[in-house]
Amino acid sequence: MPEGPSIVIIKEKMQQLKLEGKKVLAVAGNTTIDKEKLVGQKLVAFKSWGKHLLISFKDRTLRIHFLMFGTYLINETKKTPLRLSLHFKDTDLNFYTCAPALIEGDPDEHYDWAADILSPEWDEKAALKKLKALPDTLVCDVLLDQEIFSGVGNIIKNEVLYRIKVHPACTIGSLPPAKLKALVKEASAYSYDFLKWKKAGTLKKNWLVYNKKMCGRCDLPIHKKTMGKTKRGTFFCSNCQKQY
DNA sequence: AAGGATGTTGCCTG
DNA sequence: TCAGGCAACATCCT
Repeated sequence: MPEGPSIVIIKEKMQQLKLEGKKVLAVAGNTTIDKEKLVGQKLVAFKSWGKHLLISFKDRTLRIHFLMFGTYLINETKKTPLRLSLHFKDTDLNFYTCAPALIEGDPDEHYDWAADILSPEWDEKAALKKLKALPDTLVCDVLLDQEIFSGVGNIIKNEVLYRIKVHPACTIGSLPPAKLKALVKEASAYSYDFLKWKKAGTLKKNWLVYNKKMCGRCDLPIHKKTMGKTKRGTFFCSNCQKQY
């Protein structure tokens, strides 16, 4: 489920249900949030911010984070324990193994839309500015920082670094300005490709480095290492990706 | 077929 | 006191 583009796909699917203006008639599930607060509320809109699916109501917003294994079903159920369901007149939204949260008030006060790599408000300059404040941070860690690159996950991280030919262990401060710019640009550009390929069912086919054994550019082996503070699996070609 | 993974939180330990 | 380690969540892929 997890990276930003997958959440956009869920959002778009739910937007097609025409639930805007409809009231929540009942809720269920083992979530610890005060779900009763949603009963009687009129749905205003489905939104997303990075890996967060947002279902907004007049006075509050329901945030769903799918983590690694979260799933959802529309008008269907399955055996695993129901985390949260929203029952509308003709529609049930059922969420499993996810982390729901209630955000009181206006979501604009909680979310920096300029940080979302798939938002029309994504702001490259703002991202650059945030990056420059972290000269000692590894580029493989910074890409996973949701305050800077909201929606980027481990696949996007690896593919972006391969695309811009930067070794994952470089620090931000060591990168030439052109590479910093490319980093910011590709974080969003690759995410749109990810979205397009995921919709077409061709995502895996288009991976160049993630889970790959050989580099398609130079025919040398792709290395896999756990790297950075984030300790995530990192794939790279030590020949094609430069260490600055 | 066992083990790791597209993620994050929160508890435990030193 | 706080940072790091690590389990938990449940499913799918290799």
